[in-house]
Amino acid sequence: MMATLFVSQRRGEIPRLLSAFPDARRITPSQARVMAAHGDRIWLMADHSDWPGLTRALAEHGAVIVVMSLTPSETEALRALQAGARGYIHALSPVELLGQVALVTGNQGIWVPAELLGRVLGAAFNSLGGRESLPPENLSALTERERAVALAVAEGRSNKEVARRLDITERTVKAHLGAVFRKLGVRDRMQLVLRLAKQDEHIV
Amino acid sequence: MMATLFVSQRRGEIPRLLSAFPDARRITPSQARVMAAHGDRIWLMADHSDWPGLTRALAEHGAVIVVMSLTPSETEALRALQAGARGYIHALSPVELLGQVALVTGNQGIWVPAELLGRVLGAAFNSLGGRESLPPENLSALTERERAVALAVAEGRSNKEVARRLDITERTVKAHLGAVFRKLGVRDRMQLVLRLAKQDEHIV
DNA sequence: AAAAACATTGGACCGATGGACAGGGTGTAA
DNA sequence: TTACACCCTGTCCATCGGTCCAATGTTTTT
Repeated sequence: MMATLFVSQRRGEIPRLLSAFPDARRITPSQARVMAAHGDRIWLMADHSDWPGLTRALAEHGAVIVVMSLTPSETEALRALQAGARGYIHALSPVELLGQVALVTGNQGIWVPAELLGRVLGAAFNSLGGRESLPPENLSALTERERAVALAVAEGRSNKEVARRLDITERTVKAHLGAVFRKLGVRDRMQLVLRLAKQDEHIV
Repeated sequence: MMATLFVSQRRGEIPRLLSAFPDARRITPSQARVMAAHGDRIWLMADHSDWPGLTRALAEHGAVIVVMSLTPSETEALRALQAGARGYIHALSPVELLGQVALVTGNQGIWVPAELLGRVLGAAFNSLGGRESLPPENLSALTERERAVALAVAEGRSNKEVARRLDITERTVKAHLGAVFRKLGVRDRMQLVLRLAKQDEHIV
């Protein structure tokens, strides 16, 4: 598992990917829809009409997706990221850059070309008007893992999602979560969220 | 060179950083301004007024900056990134996550908590002319019963409890709740709670 | 060295949850 | 009257959540 796949309709550009990732395979968009697996590293060419839809579908399966375009733009970058892609780069980027992008995106990071990033952030900034959120708190009684699980759950993540994020089984998430409930004296995740949200207001 | 520095006014939370980066040192914001070096990995607590200015100054010196906050928000995240930070995280994040963030940001990657990323991208997308996306709803779109159910659920009540309170069957609660999910564009009660908790001016 | 705490996973159980599919009853607007 | 929105209920079913029964290996404390 954790295959490296290159999704493209046309046949070109494989040698570049292969030199960076020797065990990569090329597949078509339609093939990708059925063989997407959790943890796969997918390099998806934005060369067909429904690449955002495909990106979204694959992202929901837990694949790490980098969209490649021959004509990068900030709107296309946003479309890619919003569809769940973790990276967006020029299709003809040098091999060493591809490796760096793989490293970044493979570790929950976002990769966007620096020149696009500025514009994207500027656009985002103009259309946001401020609000608070998340919990600090009495998490000091918890262990490292328990705290990690508690914070993720407090963000609304499901057990499955938390398991993916921490790279452990769902069973282990349940174990930690049970300990969290016991230590904080709450019954379920719902009460946990409310507890953390409440304590949030007093501290700031 | 390439020192790992922890910038904070207060003295706390160093052990966490140290366990992730044994050779890290803690310095004050004023100290940071003079000893910033190109390539330094700086973890900057957003616990003093001018952290954006400091971030900007250090970024211009070529430092890799991750802003840490006890109360993360999308606006603060944007402020951090616009100031030149490459990462923005919860200050109480688990050690392994810190390592991941260091890896990502040290390789030209961007690191933002996934839940903030979604909102940031949504905002950016709208302001760039991309049509449609996330519902900015409040509870006014709901019917009387739907709103009653939504508010009860937002207090942490189970479907059974809500049913008792409103004197209807649990099945009906589910029906209303399903309508609430659909209208507000959330997938489950957990997301509903978080949504209402963030903008609870409408509640009462 | 022994004891305790921690992280991880397995299996099993069962209630809670949410969607799909299908209705009835009421009122009001076209 | 017809249409429509709202409110209420039912069954079925797949999944999620939380707890109970474990077990193994590591780290820390005593």
